[in-house]
Amino acid sequence: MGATKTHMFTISQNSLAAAAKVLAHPARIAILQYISRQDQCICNDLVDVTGLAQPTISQHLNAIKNVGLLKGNFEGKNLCYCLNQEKWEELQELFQSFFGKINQNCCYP
Amino acid sequence: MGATKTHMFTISQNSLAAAAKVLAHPARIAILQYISRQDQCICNDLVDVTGLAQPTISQHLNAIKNVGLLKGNFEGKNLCYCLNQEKWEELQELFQSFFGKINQNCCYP
DNA sequence: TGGTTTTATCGTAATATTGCAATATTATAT
DNA sequence: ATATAATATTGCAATATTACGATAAAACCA
Repeated sequence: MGATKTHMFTISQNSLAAAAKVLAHPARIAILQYISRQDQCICNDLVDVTGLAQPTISQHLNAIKNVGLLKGNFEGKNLCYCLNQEKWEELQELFQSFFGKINQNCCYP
Repeated sequence: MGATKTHMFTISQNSLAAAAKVLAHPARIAILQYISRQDQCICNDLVDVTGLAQPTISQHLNAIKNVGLLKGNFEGKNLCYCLNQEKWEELQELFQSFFGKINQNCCYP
């Protein structure tokens, strides 16, 4: 009990849900927006930008990284990373394909 | 501690996150897809379709309903509802505007 | 080397989500 | 009215998420 029953759904349904999960927190939205504006990003800035503690930011960044949405060098003192264009486009296509199919079928009676 | 600090983010960031949360579970994806295919929907079918228990479905439906994405009559024995077109389009626009702005700014160095 | 800065990890508390059995409610049919 | 069918609500257990203090690790600089 309690855990999501992923095995009861299709891969595509689970993929979209996983992608949506990344966007399902305002901090991660803010982080993605910030990264896109910066060309690169330093985690410490994000603490100021979001008002969350550094370990919390690190955790959110990790969630974004784990789905492959970040690319760059993660070692060293100052990180330097940006959006992984390929993955980012994949994510958009997931949503767009979902929206498209729903729109196509929907009747709105 | 523990709860999302929504007050630290913009309304627009919170809105998108809330919308994404609805899509952040495969059962709700499956439910939305099913509803769009059916023109109407009876909750009992969803138990078969998803393999989840009836109270669980009811809960997921409620989550979708709570953001205004469903429209129809919710009283009576057999429900009859469908997607709320207006809200559904709003949700898509939220995502598209987010994607659009990110794409516009992003450098992908 | 020692100190500083930046990010990661660990541990833990608070809260949220998911799922379901039991039960209640609502509408319909007989 | 009573039985039946469909959905909602309640209560609770299991799990996941969010957040942060403390601390570690890595890179840099004097």
